Amino acid sequence: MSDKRLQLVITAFKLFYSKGVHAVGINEILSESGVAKKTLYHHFSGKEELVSAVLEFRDQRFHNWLKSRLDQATPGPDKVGGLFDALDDWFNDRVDELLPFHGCFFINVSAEFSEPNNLLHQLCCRHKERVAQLIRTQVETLDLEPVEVNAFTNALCLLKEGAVSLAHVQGDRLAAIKAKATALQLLQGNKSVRS
Amino acid sequence: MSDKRLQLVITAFKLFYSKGVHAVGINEILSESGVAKKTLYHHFSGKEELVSAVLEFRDQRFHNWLKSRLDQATPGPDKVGGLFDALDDWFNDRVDELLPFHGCFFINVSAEFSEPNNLLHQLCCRHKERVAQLIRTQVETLDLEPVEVNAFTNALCLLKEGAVSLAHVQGDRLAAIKAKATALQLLQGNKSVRS
DNA sequence: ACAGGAGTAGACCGATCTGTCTACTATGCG
DNA sequence: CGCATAGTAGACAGATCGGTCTACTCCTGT
Repeated sequence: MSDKRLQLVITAFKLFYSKGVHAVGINEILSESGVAKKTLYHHFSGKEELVSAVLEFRDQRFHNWLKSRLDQATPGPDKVGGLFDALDDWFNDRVDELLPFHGCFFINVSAEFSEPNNLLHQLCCRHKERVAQLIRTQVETLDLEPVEVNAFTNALCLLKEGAVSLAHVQGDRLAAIKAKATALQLLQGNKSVRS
Repeated sequence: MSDKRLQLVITAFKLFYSKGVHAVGINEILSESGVAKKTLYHHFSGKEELVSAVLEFRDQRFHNWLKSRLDQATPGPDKVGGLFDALDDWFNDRVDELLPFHGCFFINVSAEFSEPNNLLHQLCCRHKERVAQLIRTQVETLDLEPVEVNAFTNALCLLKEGAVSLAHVQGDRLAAIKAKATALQLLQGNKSVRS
């Protein structure tokens, strides 16, 4: 990846994430990044392709961050707690590499490009699927019954997305903690059923 | 409320909801609604005030719909099931008055006006609080212990928002059903602890 | 009768948008 | 050397944006 290209993507993400895609013009990205307009259109065919590159950039950054956080947790229920502890750090701006919290970038972009067959919307969908897969692999270390693996993964994804929404729309800085409590309660219930 | 004013609000909502606020211009709303520009600026000081009125409109419509659906359910666990059955109908376009599903309008607007001190963002926040209060009153009919009322209300709100996100971003038409199963499982766990 | 409020149609304004283009520079490679 | 590549600065084009304004019509209440 070219130096200028990366610079554009990073600057564009920062602006898109805090103001929204439609609210940020090409010229603002250019002046903020100090890159010439011709260079932008050399690397990208247009704004949509830039947004697409920004989505891929954030997808990688976020995925890598979450994966490393989950890898740190010891296998077992701590994986579940670790997921929501990570979210808690994110919501409360304790993760520099994710930038100050403004909700989930992919939910935000989906809101602006709402049609399901829109390319950008589909990229957002794929990100969510990748993260869900990451969570699924954690749940699989929990020695639940196969049917419960599916159900509990679904529950964790629901609670995670719910927490993101609460934290962003309502500014509920405790959203991740609440979700954690609920998730652990569910896990407890799952175990007691089995024993 | 004047006839033309209502017409503007309804048309604006339809367009904002399916395309996003920034993506829809004043002129599109005017030509779609067949109202003159001067009339719009007679009723509203500007676009922001129109958006604000649209938010209030949707808040009332949504709140009334959900309340009537919850009132229909028989008191007890059926209230919880009824909540997610209502969401399921919404997600799958079986509720005409809510228009075809494009996620939660308030989450979408929050994404476009991301700063917490933005007026429109705050209106979205208030809507969520109103709905949360509605859910809380249902939970209070469940004869749980006081501490559990809070926790279970939080859990239901998290699952509800999570289901909305899954349904919109990932197009998961079963999101409400999954959330319902999780909620009932939680409720079951709560009861078994108490008995 | 008539004043004023609500409405229409649409020209117009300045700003801003995405995207193109010209002219020029620096660098690295065969 | 010669030439393509990546870059800068910025004028420019055409469209669209939110918002103002003029000129006119219709209706209603005093």
